[in-house]
Amino acid sequence: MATPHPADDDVLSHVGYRLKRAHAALRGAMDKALREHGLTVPQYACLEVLAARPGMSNADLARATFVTRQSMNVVMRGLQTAGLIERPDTVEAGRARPTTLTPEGRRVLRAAQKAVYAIEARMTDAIAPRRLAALLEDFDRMTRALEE
Amino acid sequence: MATPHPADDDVLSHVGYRLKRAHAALRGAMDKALREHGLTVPQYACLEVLAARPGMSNADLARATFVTRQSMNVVMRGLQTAGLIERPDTVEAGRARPTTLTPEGRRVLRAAQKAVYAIEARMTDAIAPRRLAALLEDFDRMTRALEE
DNA sequence: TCGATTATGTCAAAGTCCTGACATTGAATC
DNA sequence: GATTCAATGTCAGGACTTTGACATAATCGA
Repeated sequence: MATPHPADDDVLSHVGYRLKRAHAALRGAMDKALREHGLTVPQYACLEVLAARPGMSNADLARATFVTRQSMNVVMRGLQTAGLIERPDTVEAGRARPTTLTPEGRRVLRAAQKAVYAIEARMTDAIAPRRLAALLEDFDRMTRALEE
Repeated sequence: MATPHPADDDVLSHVGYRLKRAHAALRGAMDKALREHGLTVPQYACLEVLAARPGMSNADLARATFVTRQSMNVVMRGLQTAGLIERPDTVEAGRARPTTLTPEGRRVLRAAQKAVYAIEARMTDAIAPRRLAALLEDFDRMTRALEE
């Protein structure tokens, strides 16, 4: 794209635009890296969260990965068919079925993490170390400001 | 989601996760606000870019809004049907058809901008003014690090 | 205790977006 | 000038995501 006269009041310089652009770049890099491991970004996110918090339900995972329950349902069916996660067909109480990683799921996740963490390192290496904490905090501030 | 024991080495504290979360919050807020104006986020982005840089082609707009040409094609057909943009059926040279906003398109955009800019103000108000510039720069640094 | 509210899992339909492919056009190279 | 090369617009197919809806189950309050 041609950017002849970037002005400060231009949309292209707004926070939202920059945020969107950074996210698009991250998403693109992750898409490409994860494809080699046979995973989509939502699938990877699901495995990652599940490794940190075993036993989460479908609705829990949906909230944690910022998609709807319906979307997560599709994601989980794919992961279950691939044998990377498992959840009981029935549960003693309630409807929520706790999900856990299979050994194969842990194996695939470990391999994918190498690729993804390398991408994240490229991001953090671009930021001055003493600014990183402030950056993370700003992310949270923005998120909170938008949620309330 | 329950976050019982947030640890520093947890995925949920990684830059990528925070970035994704902030983007999801922004996207959600914009979705909700733009629905009242009959626009989707990609449609709004298209109008916004077009207002700043009239005469852009479909491929130009796709790059500027981080979607594929195919997706932008669909977006533009919707906007054209709604009478918000226009582009010549034929062009003197080349294939690229320069697109411009219609008066109605400008009207809708102005109304939508009020809502969107209010959202963006909520974000920027949450950031210490002297840190805002550094934040924007960090966004760009991350984007560049991921692109190369 | 019982009704209302809330939360969960799932189905269906629609919309959105992407990958892959192709024809057309302009530019670059020889 | 002819031939590659890159870029554009578009079609087709599939994958992903969402909105809307419904039945089930836990929780809360009167």
